Amino acid sequence: MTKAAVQVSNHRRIATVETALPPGSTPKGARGRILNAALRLFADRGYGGTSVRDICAEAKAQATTLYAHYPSKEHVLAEIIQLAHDDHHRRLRDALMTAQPDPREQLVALVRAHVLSHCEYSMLAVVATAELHALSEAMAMPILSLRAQSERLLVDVIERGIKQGVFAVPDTYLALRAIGGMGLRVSYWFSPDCGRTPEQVAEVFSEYARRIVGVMPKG
Amino acid sequence: MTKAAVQVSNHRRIATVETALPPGSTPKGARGRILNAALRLFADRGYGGTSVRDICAEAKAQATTLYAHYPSKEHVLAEIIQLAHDDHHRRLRDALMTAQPDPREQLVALVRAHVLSHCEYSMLAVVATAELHALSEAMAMPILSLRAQSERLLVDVIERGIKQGVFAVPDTYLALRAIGGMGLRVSYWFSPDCGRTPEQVAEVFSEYARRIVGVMPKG
DNA sequence: AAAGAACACAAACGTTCGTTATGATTTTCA
DNA sequence: TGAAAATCATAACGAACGTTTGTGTTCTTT
Repeated sequence: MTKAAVQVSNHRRIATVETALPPGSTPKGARGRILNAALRLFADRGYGGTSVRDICAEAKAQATTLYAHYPSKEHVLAEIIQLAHDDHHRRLRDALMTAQPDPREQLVALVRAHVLSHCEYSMLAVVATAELHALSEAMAMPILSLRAQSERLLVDVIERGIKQGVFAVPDTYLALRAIGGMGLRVSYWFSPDCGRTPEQVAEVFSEYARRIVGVMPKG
Repeated sequence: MTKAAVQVSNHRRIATVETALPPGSTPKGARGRILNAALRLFADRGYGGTSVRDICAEAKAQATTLYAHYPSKEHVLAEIIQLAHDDHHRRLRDALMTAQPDPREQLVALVRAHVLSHCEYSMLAVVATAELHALSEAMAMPILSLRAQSERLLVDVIERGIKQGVFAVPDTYLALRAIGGMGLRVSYWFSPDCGRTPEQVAEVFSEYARRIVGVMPKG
């Protein structure tokens, strides 16, 4: 029998409340507290549903302190999303570079890194995907180009797998969307209480990704 | 070779701008115009980023006309999300009832209906999934229970497939999340200009779902 | 001890928010 | 035709919004 599914039925956008910014990426002092507070509130209520006063109250700072570190509320969101995409892209590249040159191994490495990132920093992932539209086009542009690079990594692996005859995919673009999409959604439902560790989710999802591209199950 | 991927690189939350409410579900008169306008704006800017005046301007109605039909802005969102879930759930049930009793056929039918719904009414789907958290817990409750029923439909099919030995899934809950998640994301990237018809996307994604649960490719 | 950065605190700016009130005008339908 | 419902038009309410200014206070580093 499979494991029981523990799913709390609340209407929160995100299941977990634990992790926030990656430790190395947190500025110290009030700026770091503001960044973390904004991340928590943006993840929970969305950018439009969070006021500057809310952020500073959560950060135990004065309402005007935010403007000592950021020119505007939008710049806070921009820094969070940029940071999220930087970290995500770095993990994908690291995974790809330490993997065996076999496309099957590279696919597993990419999906593992993708899923782990969305488990461990789910708030970051939710804000990065769900609140990007709140950014002006000028501020969203560099982030979109980085996102396109990340997608390119997966597309390249799929296309090489097809060329080598180890993958059988009816539509490369739709495989990208399917694999990417099921990983993106992880950040919404995953929590430490869901009965699975991030590693277990990554393991199972990378197996699902192998199946999507037509690689036969290992066992 | 696979088809070229046509992906416009803008920072809009949703790719399409065409379809709005299902024709049968649109009230007539100003109420219907307001509901459609709210749907469009909520999909594009989010609930918190849309004002009542924006909605009524888009609906070519007076700013106060909204309150002749709804007690509050939140009730407009609630009606949209309720309507979205009702329509989605009905399509899932219809698909399940007209499918062969084989779990493999039922899985394909469910995923097809799921994907088609998210292609044809992508605005509705985006608002229903991305803006539910803006609803108070009391108003979100009935919607959450309906959503749980919809998920139950897929879980039951997967479990029956496992019991009959036609599916091989390492984790039922994670299969639900993977299949459901890749379908949910369709509403964000699909557009009539993406080079694929909704039927083609549904066809390919139902094949991917078959593969996830361990059914061998048809060909 | 001096200097400069970081932060707290308070007051206020102009704007927009969701919402209500009142009254005239149009449309719908029996 | 007449009554009832829907819509328009205008004004306004208090509250909250993002943001600015200015003045103190605390901390870090030299």
